[in-house]
Order: sequence, then structure tokens, then C-alpha cells
Amino acid sequence: MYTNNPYERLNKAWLRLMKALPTRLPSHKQVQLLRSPALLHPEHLSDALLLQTLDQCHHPSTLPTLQTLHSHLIDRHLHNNPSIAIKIMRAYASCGHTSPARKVFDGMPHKNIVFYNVMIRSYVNNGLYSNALCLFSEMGPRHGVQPDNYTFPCALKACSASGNLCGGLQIHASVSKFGLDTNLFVGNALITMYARCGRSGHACQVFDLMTDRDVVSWNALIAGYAQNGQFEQALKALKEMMVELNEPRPDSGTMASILPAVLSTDSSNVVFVRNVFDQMVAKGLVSWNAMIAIYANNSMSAEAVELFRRMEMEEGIEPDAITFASVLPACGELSALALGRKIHECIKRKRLLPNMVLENALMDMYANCGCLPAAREVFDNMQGGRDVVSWTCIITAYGVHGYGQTAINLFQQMLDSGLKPDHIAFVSLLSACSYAGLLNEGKHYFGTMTDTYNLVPRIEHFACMVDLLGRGGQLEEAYEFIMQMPLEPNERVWGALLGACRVHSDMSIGLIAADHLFRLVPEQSGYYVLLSNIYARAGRWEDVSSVRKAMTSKGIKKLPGCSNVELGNKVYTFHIGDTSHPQSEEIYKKLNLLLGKMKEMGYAAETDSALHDVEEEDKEGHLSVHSEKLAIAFMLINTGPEVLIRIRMNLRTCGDCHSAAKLISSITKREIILKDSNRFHHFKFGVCSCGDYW
DNA sequence: ATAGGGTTAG
Repeated sequence: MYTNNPYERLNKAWLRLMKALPTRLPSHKQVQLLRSPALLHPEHLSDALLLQTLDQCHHPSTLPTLQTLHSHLIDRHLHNNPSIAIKIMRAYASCGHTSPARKVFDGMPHKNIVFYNVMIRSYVNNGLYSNALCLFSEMGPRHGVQPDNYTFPCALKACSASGNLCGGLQIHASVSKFGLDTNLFVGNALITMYARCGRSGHACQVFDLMTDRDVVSWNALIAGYAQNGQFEQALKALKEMMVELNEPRPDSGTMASILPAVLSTDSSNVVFVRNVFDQMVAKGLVSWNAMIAIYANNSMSAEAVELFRRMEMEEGIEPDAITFASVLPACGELSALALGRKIHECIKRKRLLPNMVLENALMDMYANCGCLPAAREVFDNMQGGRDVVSWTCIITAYGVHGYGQTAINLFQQMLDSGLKPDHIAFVSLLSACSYAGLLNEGKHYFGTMTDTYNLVPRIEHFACMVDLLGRGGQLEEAYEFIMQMPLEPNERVWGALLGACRVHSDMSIGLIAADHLFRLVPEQSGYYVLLSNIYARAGRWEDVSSVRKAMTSKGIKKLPGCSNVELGNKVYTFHIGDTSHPQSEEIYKKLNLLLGKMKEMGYAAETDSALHDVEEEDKEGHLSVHSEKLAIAFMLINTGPEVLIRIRMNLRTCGDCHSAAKLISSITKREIILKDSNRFHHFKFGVCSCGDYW
């Protein structure tokens, strides 16, 4: 039965829609809301519906709706009702507009504490911390309102968010005056305030003095330690939290809080956090995101990708932008181009672009998979602007692919766009110069770094410069450069010098570098072959055996080299001397065939070169064929001539495999992109983009 | 009618 009001049905339908909507609307629902015919004529809506619609205005896109509603509420003289006025203030604040909220606030003749609390919170949520504190300080006997247990958490949040320790201390004093020290919410806010102001000791004191603690208290404490770089303390707090019986149980906030402490950590800690994760009854999206990020950042890319798959497929949880930003680096690390592309499609389908973080992550993924054009396409299509990270991504991409001049041009374009380069941008640029052998350019930019941009060079910049000079054959100069560095040279610096000595066959400086390296990191697997070979060549047999002993006594084994290639939707892994593949016989046949042709072209296996990182037992036989060669042969057998061969290797490729790949690319007229632990080698027409230096 | 902690990139 309908009345004569033609909008009665619409009112009913509208009411149903309102009830069905969640409190926070996803963006497409917001658009629906704005286009609703009922809202074009809100005068036909009942008071109750108007108020229900008001509750749904929580997003900037609903601002026009809100303004219409507001004027109708004024027309109906409902705006002076305190609870309605509060709703209007909150809605404006959620839409990012504090001024109209303040107007409502100022227009209320009798403001009780709730008005103050809501107004202060509006300011805090919109980043206007000083406004919030200003209003807070106006409270008091003069205006007839005293701050209460709702006011303090908000006021403290204003201090936490702006790192305002001074204000925080004053508020803490005030908290004590009002006897709210033991309030749970106030205590939690105090912990965060101290932690965010760099005082995790104070935060811990507050925590210890609290009579009630809940999961938020623990999370605030853990986050405090984690954000202040006290990773061990953060883990200790999490462990204590876990042994507390029953309550409080860790929640997704716990996972997010511990995150910074375990982004770069030991595998034992990753295992521990994984246990926490597994024990959580209701893991939300945030927990999955955090766990994926932890794996991805600790070089456990396969685990990151596997967790991502489980989350989507088995748990049916919808990934969001943060999930993608966390899993994309893992795709890059694995050169899982097919998965990376799938994720890119998914991102487009979900209309998550433009999003700078995602676009940067996509660029990085494509660059790491050896797809420079795809990385460039993402860069060119960025609609929401580019930041230093975006530019650094694309500069790195060109740099590692050997296009130093393009990297320099991009760097200049970045400057032209008004952005200021930071430390990492310079690492990227200097490496690009170094990879491309642009000696003078590298020196020039190293100079501008301090002269123009007031950046103090860090150890990684010095390592880049040593690499740059060394590559140019300026070994004496490189050595001098190290000697006058203001920082203590580390293994990267000496490693760069040793690498240069290998390429330029300089024994005397090579031995100096080797001695330093041996002193610094005798056990580091990456250097040990080089070290023992250079000592052997110099006839220093005692040092040879010391290197070997250091290796075995510390129980460190050489990381087994392996090469990954993607064929179809599968990743195939090859190890040294691998005979496990069904096509093994064919692979070795193919390699022998190629070897014959290579020898005709003057190839000799580099097994006796003292300055080369080839192992003793590495002869031409089956047992010692390096994984790169197997992977290349496998791809030659299984793909047509038009297919670009992409290989991912976990170590630095050796000189022998490099020469072999170069010759094979020439003989077979195939393009080969080999990514080793250091950089890309793009073999085309018998030439390598790295200029035979790496 | 009002409150506290936490997640993503080079």
C-alpha cells in the first residue's frame, strides 16, 4: 500500500540500500550513492532517511551529497540538534573538510565535551595537529569544559603524529592531574606518543605501570621498539606477549607492528613470526600482507609467492594494493615474469592505477625480469606523477641493462622536473655509469653529489667509484681513492677492486685487495674462489689453505649456483652438472655441438686463469658444466629462434660462462639476457651489454 | 553522540 507520495517506493528502496551498505563504502558504491535518483531530490526523503544517508558520507567523493544533505537539514531545522550536529561534523571531517565542521562547532551555543572531542579528532584525522592542540588548550574551567578520557587519546595522537614530545609531556602531566593515568585508552595513547617521539624507554615505563593492558597496549609497545630500530626488544616484547596466557592474542595489528623489526632479519626470526601468524585465529588482509612482505624482504621470494597464492586461492582473501606492492619484488627476484604480468593485469582490472607505489614496484619487477621496455611503458604511463623513487627505478633499470647514457639522460630529466636526487638516486646513477664504463661522467656526478646537493657520500658510493675507476683500468687511482676515503673501506669496496684486478689481470694490487678481503670476510663464499686462485697464482700456498680452512671451519659452503628459466608457465631450475632433467641427454649433446663450433672461433675453457673465479675442479667434463650453460642449451632446444632467452642466476656468472654465452649468441643468432646476482648481461650479435666487465 | 595501536616502493 503506497501513499500518494511518488517517492515512497524510492524511499523504501533507498532505505534497503542504506542498510545493505557497510559503514565504509568502497569507491564504486560511493559513486552509486552520488548518482542515486533519490539524492537528486532529497526533499522527498524522510528525516530518518536523510540521517541514514548522512551516516554514509565518509569519503571525499560524497562531499556534494553531504552539502546537499546539510542544507536540507538546515531547512528542516534539524541542524541544531546536538546529535545531528555531531554527525554533520564527523561527516565533513571524513570528507577531508575541517572548516565546515568548525563552523558547525562554532555555531553551537552550548557545547558540551563531546563537541570538543569530535572537533579535536576531526583536526587530528586531517593532519591539522596544531589546530587540534590549540583547541585542546582552550578547554578548561573558563569555557566550562574539562578534558576527559576521550579527549586525551586524541590530543596525544596529535603529538604522536607530529613528533611533539614537548606537548606530549605537558599532556601527560595533565593526564595525571585528572587521575586518568590508569585509563586503558589514555595509557595506550601515551605509549605511542613516547615511542613516536623516540622515547621507547618512557613508552615501556608507561606500559609497565598500566593496570589493564590489552592487545593494543602490546602492539603499541612492539611498534614503538620496531619503529625506533630496537628490533631485538620488539621481538622480545612479542615473545613475552605470546607467553601471556590466553589474552591478549596477537592480531593483525601485532603483525603490522612487528613488521619493521623483521624486514631484514635472520631466518630464525622469520620462522618465529611465521609461527605467530599461523597461530592467529582470524588473520585479516593486513596479516597476510605483512607476512608476504617479511618473506619478500628476507630473500625468501618463493615463500612470499607461495603465501600470495594460498591467500588468493585457498583463503579467498582479496589482495589489495599493499599485497601487490609486497609480492611484486618477490616476482622480480624470481624473474617470475608470467606471474608478474598476471599481477599487473589484476592491478589494472581492480583499477588500482594510478598508484605511485604500485607503479614503482611494477617497474622494478619488469626491470628485474629483464623486460626493460615493459618497465619503460609503466614509467611513461604514470598519470599520478613521479617521485624520486620512480626515477630511480627507471634509471636503475637502464643502468643494469648497460644503457648508461640513457640513465644519465633520465637523471637530467629528473632534475629538470624539479626533483632533488637523494643518496639512492646517486647509487643508481653511479652504478649506471660504472656498468657502462662512463668514467668521466661518473666522476662528474660523484662531484655534484656533494657540491650541488649537499649529500655526504656513503660507503656504497665509494664502492661505485672504485668499481668505476677499476673498470676503466685505473687501478692505481682506484687504490689511491680507497686510501684517502674518509670511511673505513668495507668488503664491497675491496671486492670491487679485486674484481677490477681480475678483469685487468693486475696481480700486485689484486693481492692487496685480496689480503684486505681475507681479513674482513674470510668466510664469504662469493670471494673465496677468487681469493684462493689469486693466492695460488702468487705461490702463497699457505694462504690458499687458510682460505679453504676458513671456509670449512666456519661451516660455510659455497652457495650452490643455479639458473632459472621460465618456459610456458613453469620455472625450470638447473644446477651445476645437472643430469636430473628428462632432456639432459639432448642438452649435453647440444652443448658439445656448440663447444666444437666455439673452439673453431678460438674459445678455450678458462680453467687455469688465476684471476678468474673458476673452481679447481671445473674442467670441461659433464660434472662441472655450470648451470647457465645448461639453461641456455635447454632454452635453445625448446624455443623457436624468435624467443628471447632469459636466464636468472643466483651468483655472479663466471668468465667462462660469459665467453661461452657470448659465442653461443653469435653462433645461434639468439638474444640472451642473463641476470646474475649483480647485473644483466645482454648478449646480442656476439657482444655483451656489460662490455665484458662485471 | 565522542577514544587508543599497525601494513606497501628505489
